[in-house]
Amino acid sequence: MVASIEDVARRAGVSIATVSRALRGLPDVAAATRDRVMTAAADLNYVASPFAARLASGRTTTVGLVVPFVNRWFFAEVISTVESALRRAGFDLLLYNLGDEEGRARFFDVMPMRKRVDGVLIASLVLEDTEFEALTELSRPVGLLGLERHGFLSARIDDVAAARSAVDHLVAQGHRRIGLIGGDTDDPMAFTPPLHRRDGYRDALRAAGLSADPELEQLGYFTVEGGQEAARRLLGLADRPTALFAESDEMAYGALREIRRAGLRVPEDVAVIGFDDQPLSELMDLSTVRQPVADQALDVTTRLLTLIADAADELPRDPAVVLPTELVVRGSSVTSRP
Amino acid sequence: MVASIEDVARRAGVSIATVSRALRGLPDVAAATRDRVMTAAADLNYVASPFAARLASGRTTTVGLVVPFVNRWFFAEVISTVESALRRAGFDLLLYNLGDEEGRARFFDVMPMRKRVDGVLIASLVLEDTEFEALTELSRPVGLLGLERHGFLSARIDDVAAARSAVDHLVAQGHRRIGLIGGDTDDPMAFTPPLHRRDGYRDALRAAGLSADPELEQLGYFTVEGGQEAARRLLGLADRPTALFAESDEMAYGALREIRRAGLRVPEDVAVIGFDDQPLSELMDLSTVRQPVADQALDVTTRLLTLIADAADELPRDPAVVLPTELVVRGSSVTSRP
DNA sequence: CTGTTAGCGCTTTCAA
DNA sequence: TTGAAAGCGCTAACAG
Repeated sequence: MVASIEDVARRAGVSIATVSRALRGLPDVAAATRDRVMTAAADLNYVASPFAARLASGRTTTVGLVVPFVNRWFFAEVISTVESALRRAGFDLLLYNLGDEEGRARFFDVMPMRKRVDGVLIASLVLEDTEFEALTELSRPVGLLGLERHGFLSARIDDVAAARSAVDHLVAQGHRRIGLIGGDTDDPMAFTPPLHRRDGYRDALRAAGLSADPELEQLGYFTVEGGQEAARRLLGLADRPTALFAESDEMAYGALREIRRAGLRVPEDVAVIGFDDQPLSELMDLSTVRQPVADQALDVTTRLLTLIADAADELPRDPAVVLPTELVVRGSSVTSRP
Repeated sequence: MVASIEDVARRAGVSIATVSRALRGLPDVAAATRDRVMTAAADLNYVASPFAARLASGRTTTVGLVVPFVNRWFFAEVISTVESALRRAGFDLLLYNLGDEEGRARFFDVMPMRKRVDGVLIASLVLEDTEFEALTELSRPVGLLGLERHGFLSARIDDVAAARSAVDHLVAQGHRRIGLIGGDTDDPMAFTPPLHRRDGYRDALRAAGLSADPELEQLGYFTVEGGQEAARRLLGLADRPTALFAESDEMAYGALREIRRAGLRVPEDVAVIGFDDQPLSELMDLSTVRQPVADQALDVTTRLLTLIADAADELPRDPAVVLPTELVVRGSSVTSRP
């Protein structure tokens, strides 16, 4: 019923080897022959069986994308970008969502990507050494998104510097007591931002001659609700902070909500700055640090595909790319905009 | 380097056929033999090549999931749920994101799923007849999510009734002038909700003896920003509505924002109700209609897998499942809660 | 219960 | 520039 390469060969009056060559655009096929093959294939509505091709060639034309969540803005953006880049290159996307701690353990234990991908993309996961090893054992190029490691392709932002720029900005507005709403750095599902953004926060305080205060660092778990609860705790402190830095816009939304609920004004009573610059943030007039998510995803995907295409077993000279972030100052952190 | 079925056979002292049977859990394998095979496979860290298996068996153990967007709550939830259900069943997920009109056209033209999936899941797309045909030509079971069509497996909610329940609720609160913030029913990337939810809105008005007013129906494009702009237009009407029904929570968020911006109170001056019950909505104290997204996704995925497993070429007797929705009344639509 | 063998539908030498 | 033929690593009869 569905045409196979033999049907095409018969119809075009050539061998199956020639059909294969012609359809894949290989050189050394006479133009006239190629035309006949193309026509025959079109007539029969033929597409090659990917599995037969993969078995014969050893190439899978498939990339595995591993994410810890799909339901967060950053990761949804990554999935969307990677999917379209792969599709454009004729690659399939195999999506692996870790979900929870158990799912993560199972994933690295079973390694369901074995024998089915030409390359792997890992989005913003803090990986342990054993997990890096498991990845390495795949003997396939691996691209890291949002983190960096020697010996791997990667695209990321400088989370430390970006966070620091946010807090520097608050300091420049005269704030001396600045709260942090962050992620759990001990979370087994840990992804990379919480560690680095907290470091950037602490760096900025130190540089401003401000002492760190554990009370000022509250967990918001990267959710709106968590951000709101963290803000509630911060606003309840005896010596209330006058500014809050949230490690994600979503947590900042929760903070904005809580501040309003408490009858306080933004930014007069409490200034707020987030991280990401999701589309919603402009609407919320939220100051934030913009990170180029699609750019990072596209960058590492493109380089991974190049590596795969070249069948290179060596990394390029500059495997680690760091993309710039941008401080976006809006009404939540300054009264009169510059 | 990586073990093949022959290596396992040799190590276990059996034929490759026996290895194949033992590892797949087929009957008629002696327990002792099975054990030896399992041990040998484990020792060699063997996994079968999926491509060889697929080529030989004709089964792909892969399901294609087609979504119009990944970056919206509903679809992210769907992807996440489907992915884990498939993984659990040992299936791979091939994700297809249509993205835009061009991507959609290309998709149905090229049909990149051909020869690579055992079944297809379509999420909330309004499909044209030609597109249904293209799907049918795959000769694979198709599950619809969020819509229904004769001859297809489906899981959905009753969007008309659900929307109507929301508007009925507003009517019951005494509202007589109720605005609609909806999606574009003429959008070529149309997904199903806009049509049905608008119908439910109109039904409710009619049932209440209220006349439809085109001015009261504004497009919010299913985004927060679009919702805000639609609300701005509605609040600017000479005869301002006292209540708004948004076809999604996200548009409702935009409306809430605009109402506040206009210095009006919710719900005293303008009541608001959304649709979906995203997690954020509870935090926003937004009344809404809860729809069970994960349940719908799980339901249709499970039934699709059954259909695939049974190699059934007939649909079950009740292919179309409709899941219940629930009116969730919060502070945005009533002053004192019941 | 187990082994033998013929494919599955391609890609890739190797010859011509 | 083209064709013949040998696999790729499995599954699925079929025999025993």
